[in-house]
Amino acid sequence: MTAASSELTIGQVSARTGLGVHTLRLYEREGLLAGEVRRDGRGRRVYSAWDVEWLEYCTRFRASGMPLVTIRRFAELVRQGPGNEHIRLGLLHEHRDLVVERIAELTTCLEVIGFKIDMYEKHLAQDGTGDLWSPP
Amino acid sequence: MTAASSELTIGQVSARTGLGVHTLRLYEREGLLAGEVRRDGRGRRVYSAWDVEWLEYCTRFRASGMPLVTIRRFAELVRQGPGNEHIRLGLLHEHRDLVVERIAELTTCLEVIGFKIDMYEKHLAQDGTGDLWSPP
DNA sequence: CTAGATGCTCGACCGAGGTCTAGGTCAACG
DNA sequence: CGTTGACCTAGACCTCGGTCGAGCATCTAG
Repeated sequence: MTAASSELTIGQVSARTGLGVHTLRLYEREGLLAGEVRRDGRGRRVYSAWDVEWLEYCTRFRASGMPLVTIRRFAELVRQGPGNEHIRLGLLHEHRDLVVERIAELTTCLEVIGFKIDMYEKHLAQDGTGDLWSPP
Repeated sequence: MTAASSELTIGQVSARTGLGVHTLRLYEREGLLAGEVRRDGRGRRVYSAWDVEWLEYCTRFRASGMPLVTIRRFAELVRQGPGNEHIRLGLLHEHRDLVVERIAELTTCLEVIGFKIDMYEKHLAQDGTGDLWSPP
C-alpha cells in the first residue's frame, strides 16, 4: 500500500474518477488538464489530489454537455494563473445558461412524452379506440 | 401555391420540421418513419400530415436523447399495427425514465457549477484570496 | 430554348469523443 | 530467472448522427 494521497498513478486516478486511462491520456493530450502533469523517474504520469479534483469538475462539465474544446479554454485560463478570473466566471455563466436551457428543453420533451404515455395508458385501460398512433 | 395540406414534398417537410432534406432521407433509410412514404409518378417522396406529426415526435425523441435505433424499434412497432401497444408503452416509459434521470444529472451538475460560480463571484467581489482554482 | 429549382440515388466525408492495439520499458514477485 | 502487471507512445479504429457532393431527371419561368 502506497501513501494513499497526493501522488497518484494514472491507474489510481482512473479508479477514482471513473475515467479510463486512455481517456485520461486523451484529456492530457487535448490540453484539458489545468495543472502540468509531472512524471516520475520512469516517465510515468504523477497526478496530485488537485488534478483529481480538477478532473472531477471536468466530468461534471462533460456530463452537462460542455465540449472538450471549452474545457480546454477554461484549463488554459487556469493555467495562466490569477488575473483572468472574470473571464473564467463568464465562461461558467455561459455554460450554466446552456445547462438551464437544456433542462428546459428536456422538460418540454418530458411533457410531450408524458402526453403520449397518457394516450397509450387510456387506450389500454379502456381497450377501445384512442387517438394513438397507427399507420394511416 | 399547391394545396397546403397532407401532400407534402420533402422540401416542405424540411421547412415544417426543421430537419433538412438529407436528414429526412437518412431517417427513411434508417427505418425511422412509421408510415410508408409514398412516391409520386416521378419517384418523389410524398409525405402526409401524419408523417409530419410523427417526425415532430421523432425530433422530441431525438432532442431528449433517444438514439435512432430506439426510434426505429418504436417505428417498427407502430408499423406492425394494433396489438403491441403495451410494448410501445413500455418503450415510452423506459425513455421517460431516462429523461428524468438525465434531468436529475443535469441538475446536480448545475449545483456544482453554481458552487464554483459563487466562489469566483465572492473572490472577485472582495478582490482577495478565495478557495478558487489556481495552478498548484 | 435555356436556366434554375427541386427532386432522386449512392456514396463519401465530417466532428466529437472515445477506445483499442502494437510494441516497448520497467519493477516486483515467486 | 522468468513472468506478470502497470505504465509508456503513436497511431489506428469505432460509433453516432448527420452533412455534402456528383451526376442525373424533371418541371417551370423567362
